[in-house]
Amino acid sequence: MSAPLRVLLADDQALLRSGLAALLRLEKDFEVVGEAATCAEALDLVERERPDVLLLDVQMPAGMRGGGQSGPADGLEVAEALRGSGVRIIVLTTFGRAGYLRRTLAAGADGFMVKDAPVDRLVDAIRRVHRGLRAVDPELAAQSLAVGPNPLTAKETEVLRAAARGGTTADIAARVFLSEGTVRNHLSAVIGKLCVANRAEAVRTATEHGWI
Amino acid sequence: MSAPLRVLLADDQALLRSGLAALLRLEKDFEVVGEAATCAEALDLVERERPDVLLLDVQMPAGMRGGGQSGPADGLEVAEALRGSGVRIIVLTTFGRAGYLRRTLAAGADGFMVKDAPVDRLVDAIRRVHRGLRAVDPELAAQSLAVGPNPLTAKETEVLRAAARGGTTADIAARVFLSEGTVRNHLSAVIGKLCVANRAEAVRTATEHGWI
DNA sequence: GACACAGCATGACAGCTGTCATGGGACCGG
DNA sequence: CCGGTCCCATGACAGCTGTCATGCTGTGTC
Repeated sequence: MSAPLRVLLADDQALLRSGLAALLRLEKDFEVVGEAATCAEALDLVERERPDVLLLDVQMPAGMRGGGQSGPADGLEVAEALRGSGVRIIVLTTFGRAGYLRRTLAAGADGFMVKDAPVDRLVDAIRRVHRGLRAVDPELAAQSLAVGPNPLTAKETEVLRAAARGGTTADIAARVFLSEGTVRNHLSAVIGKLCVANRAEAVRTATEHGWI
Repeated sequence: MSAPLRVLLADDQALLRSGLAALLRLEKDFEVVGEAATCAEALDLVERERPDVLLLDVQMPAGMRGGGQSGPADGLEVAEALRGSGVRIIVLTTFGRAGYLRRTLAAGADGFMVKDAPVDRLVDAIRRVHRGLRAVDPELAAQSLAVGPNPLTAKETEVLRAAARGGTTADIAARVFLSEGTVRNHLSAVIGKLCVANRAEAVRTATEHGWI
């Protein structure tokens, strides 16, 4: 008999977390070694428990660690921080946003699943990832290829992200240390690339694609 | 020995749905009589199974029913459609938006829970609701009172909702059959009431409060 | 009826936003 | 080195947006 496959859950929705734990315990070779509700908690528990596989939600509050230093603010940053630690990571998300997939794989995760996938597929993914394979939701992979990569330049992305926080052009310019004219120009480029009518729609479209 | 408490689950996230089902089956007096992934499916299953309690997600795709007529498009509309049917309803939601609570109770639901509440509290809520009591997440209830009711008039809400779909003022005016000037005026009133700088922020704020 | 009041509709005006033309700097292949 | 290309920065201009003053309608009160 082989050693159990040790799984750690990290998701801020308590209901999903405990539900998933109950489901995974039904698999005889799985052992759920912990549940984390925040990014900081996830890192702590990984350190302490050294799980084989970490199931990680993208949208998750940062939480606080002992040191007081500012830790990761979402699941992708947690994955980034754990790169090279040997822990296999599957990123879970509510939204099948194509851009997330790209960023997730770039962050060093091994799997990517949406929350409306059936449980069997998640269980499969956990086993695959544990064997050193990758596990990507096929539907999402196709969508990701269809949408293509982020068409925005670094500066455009930065300005758009600042614009997403709201406020007038002057506010945005102050945040990114640019002149108002330059901010408007970058936003104009974004609006053109995204084929939308104004900055508000640009923010929405980019968010939907996971580009900001 | 009393009859089991028959529960129906409606949520588009398969993982949460089956996880929750597994958890509720652990309660000996509960029986999970079905799972629905869309609004239409939820109505069908309620008709067929006549559950005691329906757990209903707010964000849920409409789905298609036999008749072809356009059915409810979100959980709140499902609750509305089931008003007076005798089925007790608990609305579940990811976001603790105060406005949702108000609309939920107005739609005739008996309980309101956020998805990051612990399972015990949900189980409690199901039992309470089955006994004919109400079950509202206390934290959210407090927040709801603090935020207050929707300050927008009917027309303002309608225009803002049209504005949320994006596009220029002319587009919005065409959607709500008003002149551009009138649209701008309503939006100006909304912007004033919500203490924000422009229509984009107004849309965001109103959405966060569940007012549109 | 007279009145106050709230919501709705409209157009004029000032200011903010998106577009464009222009120019500077970094990088690459020839 | 040079031309080509890409990204970044800037200011002028036209058009869209938010504000305001004004008037209309329906409702409830006296």
